[in-house]
Amino acid sequence: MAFYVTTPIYYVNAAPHLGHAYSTIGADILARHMRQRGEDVFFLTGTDEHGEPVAQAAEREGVTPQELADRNAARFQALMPRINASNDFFIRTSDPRHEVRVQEVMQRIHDNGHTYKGTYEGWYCPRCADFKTEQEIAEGNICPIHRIPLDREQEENWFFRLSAFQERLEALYAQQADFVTPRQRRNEAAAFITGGLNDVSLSRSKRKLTWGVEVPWDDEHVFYVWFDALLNYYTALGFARDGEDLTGEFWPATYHVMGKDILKFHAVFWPAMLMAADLPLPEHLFIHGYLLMRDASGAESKMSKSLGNVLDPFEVMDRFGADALRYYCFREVSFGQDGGVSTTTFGERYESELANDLGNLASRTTAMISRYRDGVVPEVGVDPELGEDFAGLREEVTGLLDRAEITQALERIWQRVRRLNRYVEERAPWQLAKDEGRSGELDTTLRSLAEGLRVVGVLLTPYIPESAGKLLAALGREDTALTGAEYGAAPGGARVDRLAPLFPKPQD
RNA sequence: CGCGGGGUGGAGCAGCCAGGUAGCUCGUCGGGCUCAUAACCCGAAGGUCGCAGGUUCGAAUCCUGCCCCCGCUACCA
Repeated sequence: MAFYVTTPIYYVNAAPHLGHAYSTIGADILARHMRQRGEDVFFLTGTDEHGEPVAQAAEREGVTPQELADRNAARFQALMPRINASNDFFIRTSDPRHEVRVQEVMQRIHDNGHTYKGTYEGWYCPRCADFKTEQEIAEGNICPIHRIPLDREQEENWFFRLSAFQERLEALYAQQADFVTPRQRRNEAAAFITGGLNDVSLSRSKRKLTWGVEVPWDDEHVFYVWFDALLNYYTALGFARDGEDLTGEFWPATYHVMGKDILKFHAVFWPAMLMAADLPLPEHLFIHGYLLMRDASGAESKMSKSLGNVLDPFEVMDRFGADALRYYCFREVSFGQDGGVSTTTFGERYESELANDLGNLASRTTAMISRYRDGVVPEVGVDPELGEDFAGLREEVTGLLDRAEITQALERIWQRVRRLNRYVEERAPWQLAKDEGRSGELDTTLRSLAEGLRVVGVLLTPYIPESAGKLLAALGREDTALTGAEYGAAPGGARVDRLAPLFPKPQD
């Protein structure tokens, strides 16, 4: 089956930060998991490069918008290998191939009669050369940046008949309960639609903005950046692989993953646009929350570097590796909800869970197999008692990840990590090793430990690919196919290597 | 104003949709073990589940009202 997952495309006007990494890693975990299941996966990420802010920033710096976009897009491209994202393509909306396809789709929307020329009216700041939204306007109708009075201005724009899709959108939400998850976000979107939809402007006059995709039926206008941006999910499939069009294979998308700040555009505008263009709708949108920084008192706030407790993803990765960041983000905060993150809780989870629970389990297991059985997993049957606690695990994880419940699935896996540590205590292999007569019990114990650890390693592969790979290699079973995530699925007899600490503790 | 989400032992959360001895992780205290990255395991203390009513044999779970927190209420991406 085809599985197509996307991240939002990141706006090149800002530097990559934790939020970008978070969305991307979330989508990456789903992509890697589906590959393990043998699905045909396509994972897309990229950058959104058009629009006013980029044009202005470029002007300030005395470069062309394209130059600025090139420079900043490179930073996002560099982020991907850094966090171990396995994206199949990186789209940039300034790519001419994207622009051509945007024009094709938008032309179809135009031809289908869903556009019209209208007048956009709003508060305009002459210094910003931009309209201000209701929320942006400071008290007394002044520009929040320049502190000067705003002008009421009008502009001729092309409009999209969003209002015409109200009923079809309502039907979509009524019929497809899992179009948007989690439920709160679905309700939010549905309520917005029920509240009545206004048409939206889809173009900007070139007199004010030229950095965009030209409207094919009116060369005085470029598309409002959101219309251009949303279409990336569709257009990318047309040129991601040279000489091949993947649209038929992968459209519609299975999952669009994004933060709650862009819910409305994806949950309302986007399906309406696709309807207007007679294109199939994505199956699911998964909306995640914010990672909030906590100060020393535990109060949550948005990033504030002066508090000195900001979790810098790059610093974390430099010191602890990408896996540690990947694990922490999805362990600490339930995917789909807001939650606090801090260097303090990162350190606690790294040490107690990654180093002590999992890393140490791997160390003691491989060490005992080396010491007591010369590094070979005994070729005996696995302990059925431990099997009971692993029964149904793979199905459980699979079911949860089908719904993008990444944190919950991780919790299920971690329960077994703990179970394995308990198992070691229960069997006390070091005692068994002292008694020749209990050699069979020791065989079963070591074999079962290795097998349980292997299953955990396979299941953790999407989360911590590097460490899970090292673990499985040390266990002599590198196959990561999900069919193998079944306790007892692999035979004994594997050659086991001693393992350097998977998650070494910092010495300082 | 309207809509939506939330208020559970010191901290962070699960349970609530399909009512029936309040669960997990961290922290604290006590104990065990020595294979292991001074890691691991066991036990204990600690909550009348925001407040007040109601339904029920029985409510954290359903209903009503109230209090507090957060999000959304449209064209910055």
